[in-house]
Amino acid sequence: MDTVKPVRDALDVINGKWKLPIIISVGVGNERFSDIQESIPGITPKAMAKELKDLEQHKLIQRIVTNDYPVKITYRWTPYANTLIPIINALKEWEIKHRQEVFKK
Amino acid sequence: MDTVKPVRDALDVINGKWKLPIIISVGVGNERFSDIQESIPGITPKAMAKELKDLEQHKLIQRIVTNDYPVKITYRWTPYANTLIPIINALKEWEIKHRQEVFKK
DNA sequence: AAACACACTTTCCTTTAGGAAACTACTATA
DNA sequence: TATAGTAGTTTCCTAAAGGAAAGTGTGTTT
Repeated sequence: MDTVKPVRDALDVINGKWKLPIIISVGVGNERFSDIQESIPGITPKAMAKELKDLEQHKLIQRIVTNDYPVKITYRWTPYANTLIPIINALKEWEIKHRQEVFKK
Repeated sequence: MDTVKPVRDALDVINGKWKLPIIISVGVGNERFSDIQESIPGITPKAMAKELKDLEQHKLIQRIVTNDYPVKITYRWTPYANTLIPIINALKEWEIKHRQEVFKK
């Protein structure tokens, strides 16, 4: 079985410093632009806006405009984003092990 | 529990177009520079050399010099690289699902 | 009217990634 | 001696990523 190709293709969608952090942040309940931004240390509004558009195109998050006064904009997970959970968990658990590995030395 | 931070840290090590493809290629038995390169369509020797050094520093692969004539250089997985298997599988399976998702439309 | 909140956008700039092509150092083989 | 293979390196270039800082448009509050 070829593993290289599907993994490379998956990376095309997921790769980047901010995509998964944003998905996670939205996943844990942050809905508004400023809340998401505050939950991710170091991200700039420019990066936020760009990545949010990207993720919307990939159908991983949804941008919802509510026409109240004032207009509310919220970001939500799509059901499709749920499929990323195994990847997120794998990365998270790996990093925790990785940190232990570094402390050993 | 904070998920954003460990995932971002994990991405620092794993992120990039070529790192996981190289790890996978070495994992399935490619040992020599030219074999690894041939197994990954599109990679240039320059990218190879850079990423191999990077991965070596992160202790995910090992560069072994055998002083025969001619000198042989082989790349191997470290035991530590085994810890990446869940991530690789998660990405691989996700991409297969993702492809089905795209075909639906 | 002034100030603030929100969700961005714009400008300017530096860094990093990435690729094409040629080249190098060494050894082996014909 | 000429050619080929291995494992890279070097040069030159373009494109994409990323950040800092300021600005925009809308509406709300005081």
